[in-house]
Amino acid sequence: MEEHKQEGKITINDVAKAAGVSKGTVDRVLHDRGEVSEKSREKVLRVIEELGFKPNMYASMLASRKHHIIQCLIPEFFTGEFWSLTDKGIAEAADLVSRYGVEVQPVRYDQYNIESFQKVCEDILQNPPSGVIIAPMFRAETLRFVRELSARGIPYIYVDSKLEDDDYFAYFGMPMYQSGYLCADILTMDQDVKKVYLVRIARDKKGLSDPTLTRRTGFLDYMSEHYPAATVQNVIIDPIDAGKIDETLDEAFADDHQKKYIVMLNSRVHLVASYLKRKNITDCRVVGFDVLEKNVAALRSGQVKYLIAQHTDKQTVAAVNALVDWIILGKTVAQKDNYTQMDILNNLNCDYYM
Amino acid sequence: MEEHKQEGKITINDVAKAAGVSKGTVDRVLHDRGEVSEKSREKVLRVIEELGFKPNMYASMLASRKHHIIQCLIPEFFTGEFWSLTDKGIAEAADLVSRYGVEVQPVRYDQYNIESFQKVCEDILQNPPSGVIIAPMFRAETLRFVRELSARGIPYIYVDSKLEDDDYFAYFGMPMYQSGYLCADILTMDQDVKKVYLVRIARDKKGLSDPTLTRRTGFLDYMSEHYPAATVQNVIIDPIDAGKIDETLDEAFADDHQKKYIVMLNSRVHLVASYLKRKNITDCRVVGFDVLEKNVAALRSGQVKYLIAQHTDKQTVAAVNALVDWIILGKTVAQKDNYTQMDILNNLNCDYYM
DNA sequence: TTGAAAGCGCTAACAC
DNA sequence: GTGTTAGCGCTTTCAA
Repeated sequence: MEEHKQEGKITINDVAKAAGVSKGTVDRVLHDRGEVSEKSREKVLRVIEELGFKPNMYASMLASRKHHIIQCLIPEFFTGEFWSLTDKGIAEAADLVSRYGVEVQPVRYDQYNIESFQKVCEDILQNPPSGVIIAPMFRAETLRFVRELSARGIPYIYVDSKLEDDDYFAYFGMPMYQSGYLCADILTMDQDVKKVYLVRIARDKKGLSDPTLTRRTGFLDYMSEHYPAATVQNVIIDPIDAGKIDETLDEAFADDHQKKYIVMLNSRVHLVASYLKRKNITDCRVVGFDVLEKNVAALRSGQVKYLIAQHTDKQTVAAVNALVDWIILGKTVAQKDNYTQMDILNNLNCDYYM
Repeated sequence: MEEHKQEGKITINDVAKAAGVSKGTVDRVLHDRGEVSEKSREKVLRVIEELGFKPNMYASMLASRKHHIIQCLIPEFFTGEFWSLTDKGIAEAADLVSRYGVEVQPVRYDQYNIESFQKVCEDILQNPPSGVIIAPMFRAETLRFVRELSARGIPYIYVDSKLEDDDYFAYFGMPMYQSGYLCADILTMDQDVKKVYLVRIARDKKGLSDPTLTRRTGFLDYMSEHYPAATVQNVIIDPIDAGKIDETLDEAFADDHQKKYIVMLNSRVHLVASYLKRKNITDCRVVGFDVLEKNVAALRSGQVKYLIAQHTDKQTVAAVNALVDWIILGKTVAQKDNYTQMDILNNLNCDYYM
């Protein structure tokens, strides 16, 4: 392995000399630390421009010997659930940016308990990190929290879904409406569809925002545009009780002896899959979301035909990188809203996504 | 934005003190530079282990002030062609790793001229970089070249396709056979397919490996497994001459008044698309590969139904990162063969891939 | 408001 | 073989 000496790089000394000041002064203008006369400031800035001076990040990091912490607020989860992918992304990002002396910490809260969320927010504000990544679940509380972050100049990034404030540094997530629209297209696939089962989860917790609402709108819009005659039947199941699920679905499908088109717009399509497996029902086309292990297993074994996936882990990595670029290098993100791709997975290509 | 002082990090000085040697010696064992007694060596190694010493990469890079060059050998191309995506990946990677003082250089050759390839290989060996990324087009020549790299201890990574040597540091590319298999599945999509048109490009250059051969095998295997009664008709077109293409395809489709299933296994499906557009033929299902701008345009305007894409740019970035991890941090790649995902694009999700 | 100077942790040349 | 030392380019006192 060959090495090459770095040739004639412009240093802070060159700038200082050319501007007729000391490097202390150059450093001050570099970091906007004030205590510099407007005259010196302008001169230094001009020289920097002229010489094309780029600070050496290694030297800078070495001398300042500070490190940064980025905290990621996500819901607690069990292994294999939706959020475990985000968690994987956090770990990956942590590893990637450790070389910059940046630490990435997951901070978990109970998504069904608002107090637990308030608690972690307080903790974070107590000892504030250099940046925050947040998957918003509680609207009002989150807004209150990010307002506080803004006030302190701490950049924050939304992932998964975003709220209607304007101060966020960036957003990384799926285009929700379009994902529902796409889902309907994949489900119907030019076929002669008369009826679609839209399986949903009972949600009675209030204060929770329903991230799939927009997606559902997209789905229904597609259906009414392309299959105005088809009926969409909502089926509400209770994720806790498998016996109950069987009952509910049995009932829903009771009089239907045609090929069934079934869709779930959250990550739990594996619930339907396991019902179909138990009942040995094969004449149907099932589409769902997200690459949970159970979902992919259902893809492999045929109960689910397609999954639409958003690769939460990559989103998280991208979010962390954006934050690091900003914190360390001062680079702003190319675009604020980063709608990530929607991957279409079936049993033939899913292996290569794992 | 808050900053945190780095607390009690173990430095090379601590190690030196604990081992009862000077930091010069520690540095020597750290870099296997010899000139150290076996006794000191062992002691230092043990102390490093015990204290959990991790060299500070910033200090190291600053002091050694060397920078690394990674060269990427890819074919020349016109804007919008397949290789331009790889080129984009190179630029992206270059930007990403510039913070480590690593430079990424594209090196282009004429893929239809073996001498031009030999020339750049020689040039590279003349002034060897720290690592090489190579998209192999000429089998024998490439093998000769990488053997030389191996001999000099320069790591190289294959992208796009790989050859049958064993010394490569890693491979990043699509699983070719599976991509053909998947393609057939997407093309037929449970429908009642009697006949498929496999459009191919005339290739008379010898010495060139045909990267789509394996893909074609996968495609044909799927067809004979799932549609044994269907016929696959090869249609060879000449990419240079649009008039000739029209003629050839007119002839091929002359007596066929059914819905047509058409596939191309390389990146040129836009050629078929523009024919269909010119002739205003709509009753067909067309599937192709790779997200060239022209292909995506055809997706949007409906001539092409699906594209299977491999995101060459991401592969390149991953390859460069793997090389940097090895060169700078000594981290080996997690797995040697990295089969990247096969994205399924249609007109509804393609925007989010651009 | 500014300059001088002492590091940051590591590398590499040089002297012993 | 080994220790010593002068940097690498930047940050951050501290004194002026």
